[in-house]
Amino acid sequence: MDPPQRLRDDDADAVFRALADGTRRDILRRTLTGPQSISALAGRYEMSFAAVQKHVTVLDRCGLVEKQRFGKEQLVSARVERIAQASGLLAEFERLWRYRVGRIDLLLDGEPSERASEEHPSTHPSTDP
Amino acid sequence: MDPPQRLRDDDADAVFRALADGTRRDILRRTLTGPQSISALAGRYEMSFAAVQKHVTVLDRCGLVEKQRFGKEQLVSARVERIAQASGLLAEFERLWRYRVGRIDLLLDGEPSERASEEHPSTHPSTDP
DNA sequence: CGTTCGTGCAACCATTTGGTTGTACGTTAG
DNA sequence: CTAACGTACAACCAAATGGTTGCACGAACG
Repeated sequence: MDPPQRLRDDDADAVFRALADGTRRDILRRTLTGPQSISALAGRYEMSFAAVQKHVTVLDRCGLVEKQRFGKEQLVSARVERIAQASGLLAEFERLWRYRVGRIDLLLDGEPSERASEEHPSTHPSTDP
Repeated sequence: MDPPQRLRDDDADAVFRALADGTRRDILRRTLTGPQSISALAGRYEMSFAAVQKHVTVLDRCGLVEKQRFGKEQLVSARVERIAQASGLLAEFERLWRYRVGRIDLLLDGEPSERASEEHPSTHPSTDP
């Protein structure tokens, strides 16, 4: 439906780095099922409030969550489209790999192992200096 | 087809951290379309050979690529199933979100916006200390 | 044989990360 | 008004990251 738009390279750095921490992934899980105040989140973990706050900031700055003031509380909720973008980047990788398999099948002739050619990947590696 | 097995939490840390670098993602793209020797890879980037070697080591230690000796060369190739595992983790996140939407629809009664309930996510957040 | 190539690894360095404590400020409850 | 709560932010610290240079070693080529 909505074309999820591709992640720019710097954004990909930030998003994957944000995902590379267990606490942050956990925060993301919680805020995916409903908005959570920062202090409610902080109560869940052993570490200090400030530490959790920092994790939320990291998630916020790369767009994986958004904060919304509600009186004195700040509600954190996950932005699923950002997750979808990261997911999409990995899907491109997988497509690239399937393309390779397709070429191998072609090279070995015979019959393709499983209709693996599908289509040329529209996204070139192309990061060629 | 092949049940891709879920990423353990430490592995997820390592895999996402490895993905959080543009050079490493680029190496991954290149090795997805075919094995590359380390020095061939190193020739592609501005940085020193040792730096590229380190990036390959990072990718290797988290399982995103594998190295295979071939005479004096070491061929690096991507392991797509590892990418699929990371992809799968993100897919779980998205499922979690759809489940939330389902509950909201339920709460607001009316008719579900788009058959959004699908199924209860079998993977609990459950990381409750 | 010696030389070159591809690799592995250690030492070093600047910057970032993930945590701490402490302080300050606006909002809500008594 | 005062007290308590939720948040923001700065200063500080240990450890990890991402890069460098330099050296050692085995394989292949002349």
